[in-house]
Amino acid sequence: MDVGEDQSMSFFVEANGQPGRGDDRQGFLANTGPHVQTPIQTQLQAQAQAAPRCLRCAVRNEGLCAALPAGELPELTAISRNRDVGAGEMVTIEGQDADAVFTLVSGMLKIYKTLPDGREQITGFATPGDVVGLAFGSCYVYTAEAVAPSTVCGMVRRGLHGLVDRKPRLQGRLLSMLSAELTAAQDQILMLGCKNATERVCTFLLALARRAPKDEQGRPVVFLPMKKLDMGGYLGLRPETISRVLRSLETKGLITRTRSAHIRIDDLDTFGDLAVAAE
Amino acid sequence: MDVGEDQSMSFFVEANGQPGRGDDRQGFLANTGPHVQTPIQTQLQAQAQAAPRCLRCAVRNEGLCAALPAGELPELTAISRNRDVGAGEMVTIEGQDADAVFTLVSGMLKIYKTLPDGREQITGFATPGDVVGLAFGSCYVYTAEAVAPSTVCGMVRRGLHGLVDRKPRLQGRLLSMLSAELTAAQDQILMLGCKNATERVCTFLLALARRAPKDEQGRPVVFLPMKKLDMGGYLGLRPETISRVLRSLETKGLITRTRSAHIRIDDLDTFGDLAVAAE
DNA sequence: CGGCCCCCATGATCCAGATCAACGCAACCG
DNA sequence: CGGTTGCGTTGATCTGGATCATGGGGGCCG
Repeated sequence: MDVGEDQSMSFFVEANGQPGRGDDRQGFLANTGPHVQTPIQTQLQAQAQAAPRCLRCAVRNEGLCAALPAGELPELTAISRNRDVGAGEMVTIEGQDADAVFTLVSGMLKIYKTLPDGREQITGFATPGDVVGLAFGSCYVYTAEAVAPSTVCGMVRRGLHGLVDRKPRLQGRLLSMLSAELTAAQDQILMLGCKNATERVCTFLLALARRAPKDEQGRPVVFLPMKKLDMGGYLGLRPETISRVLRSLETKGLITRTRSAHIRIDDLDTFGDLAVAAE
Repeated sequence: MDVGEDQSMSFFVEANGQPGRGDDRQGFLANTGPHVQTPIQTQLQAQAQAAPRCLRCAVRNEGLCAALPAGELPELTAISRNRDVGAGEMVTIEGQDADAVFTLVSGMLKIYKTLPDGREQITGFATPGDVVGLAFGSCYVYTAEAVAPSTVCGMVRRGLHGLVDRKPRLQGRLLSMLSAELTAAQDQILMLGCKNATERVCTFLLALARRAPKDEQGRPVVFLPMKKLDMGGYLGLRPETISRVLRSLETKGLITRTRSAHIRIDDLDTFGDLAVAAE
């Protein structure tokens, strides 16, 4: 007896960096035995009985899932499973068999490619609702690694294939997601090709700000759980430079560091200007 | 002076940049000798009468066209038209209505996006067989401009839509072309994000070399019709830097400048190494 | 609690490539 | 024909961000 989502999942990549706390996972996957029930399991079980997991999902209206009406969600539920990953754990690995497609439910992932000589280029950060692992060949074309404790929802590829065949709307959704990825890639090219350090940092913060929660006065507070090294890996800058740019933005009164790893954008207008042309 | 298929096409964008030297273009088409009607033209004209244009097309086995068997080619012929464009003429313009999709038949186009403040970033060069102007919104997302006298084949969008509906193979082809574009974009990100000037230039030449003709000894001779400024615009470098890097590669005996705008790669192996890690 | 480790911040210095400047050359033109 | 214009090349100089070096602070563990 399980909560309907806990078969062992061969398509999940196990942690190789930080040891991926076995207990996190155990807490979520009920493989400790049919009789042992954690509070979380009980809660999930209740939900599973009350409504399909997908229906209650935090990102139900994003990514692929948004393409299906509520009535068809159970079919998604049937081919997907949730999993928690700790910071440093990998969700997909570049070059390995692409067995599943993942939707990020919570947390943050960094997406990167590696050069033969070991240099790595981060091509993006996934935030909740983003889909990672879409591959049109048989292998993942990038590595996706959690930079904060995260939850992903994995859809077995074969199951997804079948579903896409039955639901033409998913096909269109895939196409538009792919083309959104292309747009994002081209924005990054624009950034790397012709923006300076300040413009890059502002562009990046601004992009995160769009999806970030706002404080009482409507100012976005962006969450930056990744290391400065990763941020630099994305922006084509060194961590020291990121640090200096943020300091300088703070001095100018454009941003405020609130809680650890959180930055509030105080002057969104000026910020938008900086994002495209510095000074 | 055309091969019988050049009705004026409302969806073609007329030149606005450099006045597209009529005689350059003539020189290109007639470059084997100054006759009234060249052998090539006579040949093309005869083809147009003898068989559907698409069947005899130089890029019949590339781009979208490759997805259709010979028997179905007339349907493509019906919705497409060839057109010659001179250097400096635009084929698509960023932000304008995407009325058609183009296949480059000969020549070369630069693909670029413009920042609000006028800076432009070249995101690629199209070589024969490449498709430009695929847009999933209603507008082109980039400008495509000839950097050498070129011939494009334009497919009216509405006609293409209908055709795609009737030929599911085209749908798959579109998807795979889109994903190839994404791959190319990510390669460029890798280049801009973590390669130095020499690596960038070598990576670029190597990519062109793959599709370039080879001399008697199998050495690729790449055609570089674009200005140094454009090459720099793609690689994120200034023209002076391009010039210096090429000079240094020449000094090391890796390349030889043959005819104007042509470079022969003499040591492909060393070159491949340089393309990923310089020195 | 103290020690360790990792990340961040900040100052000092360096350097790859940008920028500035000058010239050569070819195409074009009156 | 000489003048003009635009691109490419080369040299001199500048500079934004990389690199190097140091110190500080927070989390984790014994």
